[in-house]
Amino acid sequence: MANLVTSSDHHQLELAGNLSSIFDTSSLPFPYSYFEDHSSNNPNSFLDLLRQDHHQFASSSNSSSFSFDAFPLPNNNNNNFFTDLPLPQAESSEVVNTTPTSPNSTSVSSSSNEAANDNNSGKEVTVKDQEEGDQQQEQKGTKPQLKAKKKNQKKAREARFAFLTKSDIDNLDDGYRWRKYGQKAVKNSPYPRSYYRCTTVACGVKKRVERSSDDPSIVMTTYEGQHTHPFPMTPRGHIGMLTSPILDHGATTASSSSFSIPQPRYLLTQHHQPYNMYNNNSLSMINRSSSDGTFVNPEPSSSFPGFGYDMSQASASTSSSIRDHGLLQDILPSQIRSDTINTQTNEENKK
DNA sequence: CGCCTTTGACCTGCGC
DNA sequence: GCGCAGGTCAAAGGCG
Repeated sequence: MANLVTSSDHHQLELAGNLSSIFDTSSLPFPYSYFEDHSSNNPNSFLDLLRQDHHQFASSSNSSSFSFDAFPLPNNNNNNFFTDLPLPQAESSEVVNTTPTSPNSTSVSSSSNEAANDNNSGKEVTVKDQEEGDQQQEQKGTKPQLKAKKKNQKKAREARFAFLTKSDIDNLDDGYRWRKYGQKAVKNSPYPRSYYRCTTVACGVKKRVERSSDDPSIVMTTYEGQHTHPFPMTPRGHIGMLTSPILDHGATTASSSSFSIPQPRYLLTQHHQPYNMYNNNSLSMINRSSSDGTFVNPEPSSSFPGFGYDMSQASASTSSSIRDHGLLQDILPSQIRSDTINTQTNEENKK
């Protein structure tokens, strides 16, 4: 589909609001927004974007590879990456990514004029969820084991990372290999939700993909868990990921044991910057470092969310004493994180 | 033949 | 307890 929906700020807000309901908000303590246009019909867009971002990364001096440092900063005032979101339930510490987007070359069709809001074309809305994150003991279960695990899931759910993407393609290529293991009709939505699992043995990462009932051109993808293996295990069909300059860069600037993390490419691309859906600045996460328009990660050791393999941990210089907070650790500064954790702990104590 | 998708059945949690 | 909805399993079939 070549047509992009022009979204006003107001529209964005609505979208975000819907997101909360769409994404089982009870399990999404950290929804933040992000919006990206993949209307190019190119299933490889992520990878393309990744390549495009290469220079961005290359210019990053941070040795911990993918971090927010790589984030481009649009020239407008909405430079908060995370802001508070009205939460449906106190249980979660939801945060909204509200960094504005910039015009995207891949979303040409988005009639950049519509992007009258300049930076609003090609938006992506992401929702971040982080909970306890008992990542590792996933999978490998007999049925009884699975059931037992499910019981625990309620209390210690996998870290989740969700986002909205404008695309015709449901299963966006993020570099990992996924096996579809289920599909379900979603209530109040004409579009089914698909369930995928990472095909790598012992990697229990899952992702759910569904289309927004409000805007069919929007694909909502929710990742759950962290990859326990380097990325990508097996390039699928295209682009030799392991030899990509990006990875080379990551490996050389960080450490030889490092590898690049895929998904966040959405977030990293200068063409798909997060859109500031809320102007609530109470939880600003990323500060503009200077007029050069780059973000500075408040926590330099942070790596990109989610996608398993925490680069900072992989680094020999990283203290092993740092508590692993999963995705949360990757995204939130320690301050906010501790707040969140306290909140979670309190919640748990109540139970 | 291996990998993947499809799809109906089953399980579980939750609200009433 | 019942019904609903979400999530998962696993057999069957397709495809390269």
